[in-house]
Amino acid sequence: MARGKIQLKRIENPVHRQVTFCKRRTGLLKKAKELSVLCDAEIGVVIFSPQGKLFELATKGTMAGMIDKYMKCTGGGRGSSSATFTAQEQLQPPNLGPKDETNVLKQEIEMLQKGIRYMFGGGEGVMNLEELLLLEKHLEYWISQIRSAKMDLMLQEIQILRNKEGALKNTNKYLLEKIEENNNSILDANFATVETNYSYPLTMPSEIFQF
Amino acid sequence: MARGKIQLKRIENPVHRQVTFCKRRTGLLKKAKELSVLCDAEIGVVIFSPQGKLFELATKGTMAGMIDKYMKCTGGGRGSSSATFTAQEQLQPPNLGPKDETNVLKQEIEMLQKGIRYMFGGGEGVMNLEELLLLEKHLEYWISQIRSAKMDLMLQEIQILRNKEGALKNTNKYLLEKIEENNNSILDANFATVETNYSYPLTMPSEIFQF
DNA sequence: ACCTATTCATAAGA
DNA sequence: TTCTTATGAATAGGT
Repeated sequence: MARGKIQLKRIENPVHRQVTFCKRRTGLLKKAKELSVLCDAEIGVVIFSPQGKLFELATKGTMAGMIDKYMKCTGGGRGSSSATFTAQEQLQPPNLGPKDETNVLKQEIEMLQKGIRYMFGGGEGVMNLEELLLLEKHLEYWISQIRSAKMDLMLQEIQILRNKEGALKNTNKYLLEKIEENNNSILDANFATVETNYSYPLTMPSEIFQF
Repeated sequence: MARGKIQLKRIENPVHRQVTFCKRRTGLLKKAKELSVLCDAEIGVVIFSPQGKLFELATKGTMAGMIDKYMKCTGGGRGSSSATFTAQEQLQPPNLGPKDETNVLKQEIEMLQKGIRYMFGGGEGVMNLEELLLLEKHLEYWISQIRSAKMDLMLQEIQILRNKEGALKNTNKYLLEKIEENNNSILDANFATVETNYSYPLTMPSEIFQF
């Protein structure tokens, strides 16, 4: 495109090709970013070099999020566990329930992203008092919900560990009996002794409580 | 890029924005195709318009294939594309460059979005104990930061109100004196009386403390 | 990596 | 929407 036109075909000279790849890759990603900013579009670009090296760009959120959204949009199955979330994102359905929900989610994400910028952006995205109060309220609600969910999981975990403990104790007991029997046999046969001071060595420590 | 430079910010005029979106979208996809052909690269582009309409390009094979390849490349082992964030999230890198910072932000958003799905999605995006603990930690940190910022703003607000109060009191005092003078004049002239029990009615209530 | 001549992309207007 | 065109951007080839 400068100092001479080029043909729209694979560049055979490997050095040329590599240089062009680097330049145009940069240009392409720049263009993508510009389009996203100028027109408020969400864009994902994935580039694999001939050697298989990956270059990527996601202008809003993450590539994973984009892929989810794409999946939902094309009706592609459950490629990702979070694919169901974006299922609501695209369609502007006639029934207003889901749409409102989507809007709520969008606002939520927007607020959180602003919050993130505020936290990490060194005072870039300044929030006012009202916004901070709202965010605080939301986060507190979240935390309460998360604590509740966490407690459920921990209680579940505890129950599992208790069950395991019971099973292991039984196994232990059984094994001790076996050893006792063995010792007796050996004792009968050879007049030798064996230590039997085990006291449940197979019980697992409950490391879950470190959290 | 023609007939005048443009700013790298969202185009506010909707018509302009739409036109530019159309043009630049075409241009971007063209560039992507060119890069793919010239340099033998595999490229995927996904564009969501602000209205949520999808435009896509996959230069070799299908977009689904690209996504699979992308997943493998990013080591997105488990079912969810966002499953990998926990591993990297824990590490608090001592000095994070701009690139790292971006990644941190992306991961943060990803986690929060997953959290939102968890909160509002009716148990769709299930989080495990590890993720919940991490999310809780983050949210607690956030809340502490937000409280701190909120306190700053409130103290600022209080100071402003105090200043106002001072000014109003002075005004009040001045007005009372004036009225007193007036009363005296009237008293002198007509032998009538006027109530003067005002006690600073102009002071503002500090409604800020309702928060 | 950096430099330009040149081609390409596109903003504004019709 | 599409076409035109002046102009800013991207970049091919070279250093």
